[in-house]
Amino acid sequence: MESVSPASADPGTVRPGGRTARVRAAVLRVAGDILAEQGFAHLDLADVARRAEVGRTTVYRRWGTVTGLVADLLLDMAEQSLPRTETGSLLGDLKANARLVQSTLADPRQGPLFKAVIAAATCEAKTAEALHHFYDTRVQEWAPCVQQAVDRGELPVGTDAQEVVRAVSAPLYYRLLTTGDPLDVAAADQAAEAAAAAARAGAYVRTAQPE
Amino acid sequence: MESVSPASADPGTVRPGGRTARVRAAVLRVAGDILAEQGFAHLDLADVARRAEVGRTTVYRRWGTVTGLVADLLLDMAEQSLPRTETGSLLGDLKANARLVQSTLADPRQGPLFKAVIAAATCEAKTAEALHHFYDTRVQEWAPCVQQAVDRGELPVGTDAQEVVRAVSAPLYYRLLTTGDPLDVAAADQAAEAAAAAARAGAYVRTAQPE
DNA sequence: TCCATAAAGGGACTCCAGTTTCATTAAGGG
DNA sequence: CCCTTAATGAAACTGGAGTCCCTTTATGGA
Repeated sequence: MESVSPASADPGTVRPGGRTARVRAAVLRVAGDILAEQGFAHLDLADVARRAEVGRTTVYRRWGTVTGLVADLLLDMAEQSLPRTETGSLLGDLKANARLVQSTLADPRQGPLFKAVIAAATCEAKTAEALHHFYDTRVQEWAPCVQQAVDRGELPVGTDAQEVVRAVSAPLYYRLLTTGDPLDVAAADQAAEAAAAAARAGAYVRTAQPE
Repeated sequence: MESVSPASADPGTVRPGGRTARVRAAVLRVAGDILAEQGFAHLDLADVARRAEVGRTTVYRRWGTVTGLVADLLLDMAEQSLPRTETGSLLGDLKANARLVQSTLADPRQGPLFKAVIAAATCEAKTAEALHHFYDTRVQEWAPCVQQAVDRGELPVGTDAQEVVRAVSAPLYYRLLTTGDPLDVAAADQAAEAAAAAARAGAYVRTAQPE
């Protein structure tokens, strides 16, 4: 029996202040830099430790694997989610959302970073869970816009608000990942208009579930 | 001066028959297996060579890097693209397309494989180009369905046929990558209906370009 | 059928990511 | 302010990915 403490939790959780927090911040910043500059395939923990000026041992102990590090980075990103804006109309709100997504994905640092975290999430369940949480947060932030449109009578009763919000982002991410075309404001507006039109036509009305 | 031959092309191009073809087939099959089973992060050339029962040297010489191997795999996948079906109506055609995409992405082997090649494409320009070519091929195969709908008067003149086809796939890929939700037939039908509704509303009419 | 050589393959070598062990530092409760 | 110990960090070690050099195989034209 080595200790009385009951299977002490992950390192960094008992004394999270001071140095521990500084190490985490430095490591996550460097990890984001490497992902944005060189992509997921070029991220390795030894390199992160070097560039962050932190002990290799620390990085391996606290994050263990590349995908584990990205999962923690995603938790950090989810905490910095911006509040939505409101314009008073469905199309205005959806366009505001679309332009926010578009400007993020078109940004020289953020765009490659998002590509990289999506790539990492395809490689491990825990990282995928962190990515899902990140997008759940974003979708739930914007869903009330759509619900308000339903309440105003702009959209059919029973419209799935979250699905409409996802419908705005989907074509922008699809373009980011599968084509080389630039993501411009026109693409954002088109995505918002298409989602609004489809929602008005009732395409996102929840289908009745058998109990 | 070592040889008269002018900077002989990539290995495998002068004698592509027989053994060379068998090696390529074995390597690509194993690469697909590993990507589907373990994801992009676990693909390494030495392991591929072992499982394909092929010399390590050969794999490194012909493909060089993991992303290079995936790029070749994508070329191979693009050659096996299926012809579209035609049902006579826009919604029928789009649903047929959506269900084909959905069943592919929901397949226990194909789904993870597509995730993995998308991940690989985020890591290198050449691989990204191969992925873009793959999706260009698919989109061009299905675009005529939409053009026929324009010709029949179902959709506004000037509708961007390729953009409509992409609008069908986009929500399915977005769900595959950013949520844990299952990709069922209902999701496919919803994607097709939403794209059709948005197209009817004129959301995909090409905007006039200043000359 | 035979031959020139394109392409595959075997084996030794290097280098570095990832692990382990133990010493050092500083967080945070008293 | 001090002391316990959580957490970091330095150094030695290991295994295997990736490279190099040279031999063997078999393609495809003559």
